[in-house]
Amino acid sequence: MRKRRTKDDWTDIALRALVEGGVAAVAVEPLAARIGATKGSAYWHFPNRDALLTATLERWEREHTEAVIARVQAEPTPLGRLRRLFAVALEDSRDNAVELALLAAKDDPAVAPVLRRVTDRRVDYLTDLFHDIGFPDDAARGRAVLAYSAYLGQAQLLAAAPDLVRRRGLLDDTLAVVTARG
Amino acid sequence: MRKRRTKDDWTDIALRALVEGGVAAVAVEPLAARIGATKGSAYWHFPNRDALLTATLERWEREHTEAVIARVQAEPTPLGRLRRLFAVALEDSRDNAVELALLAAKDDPAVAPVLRRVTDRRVDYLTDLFHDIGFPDDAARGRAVLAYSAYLGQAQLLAAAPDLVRRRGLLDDTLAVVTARG
DNA sequence: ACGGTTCCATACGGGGGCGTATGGAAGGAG
DNA sequence: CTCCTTCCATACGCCCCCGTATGGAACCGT
Repeated sequence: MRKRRTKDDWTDIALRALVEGGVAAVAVEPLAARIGATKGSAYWHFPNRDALLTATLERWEREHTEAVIARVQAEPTPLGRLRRLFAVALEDSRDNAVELALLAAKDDPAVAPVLRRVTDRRVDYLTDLFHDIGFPDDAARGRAVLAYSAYLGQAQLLAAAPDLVRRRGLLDDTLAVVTARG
Repeated sequence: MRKRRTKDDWTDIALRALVEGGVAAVAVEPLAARIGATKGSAYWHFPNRDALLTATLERWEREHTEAVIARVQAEPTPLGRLRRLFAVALEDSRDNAVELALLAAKDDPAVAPVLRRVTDRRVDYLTDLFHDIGFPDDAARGRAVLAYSAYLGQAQLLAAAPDLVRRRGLLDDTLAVVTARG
């Protein structure tokens, strides 16, 4: 077994802990126990717990946010992209958990900027999508916020009361409603 | 100044702390300091920290969930009630904060049952509303979940990125979209 | 006013997470 | 092989929160 760990080894388990237990679970000592090491390693790679958390969040942001958008861009039509976006976003419960963890810790100074960037990026992308679908600039942004709200809310419900949101046709319903002309 | 405190005094500040700092902020010692007492008082009124938290949540559930619904029922038309519900729900940032705190701590055994009951109650009420508006039973429930998702999402955004959701006409937009016939 | 009950302050031990210091092991360069 | 750098284990002190024990103050009935 390898003895030495890298920064990435640490952000790896930190991310896993984040998914499972939220921001509070990104704690040096429990993580060290889990990775089969001691704090000594962590505090060599990172100056403190906050730096570890920040590195973890930034890595997630770098690797996942754009990945989803890239995957969605494969779809030929804007409406298809929107549909795929919702499907992909709500299916990947791992990614979802990070999102909810960030929302839950939005006041943490390490979390706020990441959350802000990710939110802006996603709403912007949705705005483009609605624009391409045919909504004028202003309405497109409104729909984007609405759609993103619906996504966030469904993600929450999915975690808190799964039976409510696991209904046949909810995805199609949501899409139909969100893209309906005024 | 009064020296002796009641159970309600404790759940009062516990609720205030919950609003400001989430479930984790409902901690005996900080609360005691804040109320100008010591742990001794808390541990006389409650067997442990969990009991205090539970009492706080149940009190909030008792006093606020139904209050909102009662207030909304004053509106004459179902559509008016729906509109008022959204307006009231999103304006009361205090109540909103509790909601988000519960969502953020949904895995806490003291929180889960309350969250579940509140969610069910609200979705049920929304279902009735959509039914009264004219949607058949099945569609009404779908719209209720959708509307509640939109509310949750907007509450999140309101806390995380207020400028995005503070747009003129978003409320009307949301209502129009959510009540649109398929 | 006095005796019992209700309430609470103080003091203590425990656990868990943070951060520091220090000695030493593992790996690479020569 | 040797030396130097990189990495990490151990041990320590600190803070914060939980929960318990105990003596005593405040309140109430009579």
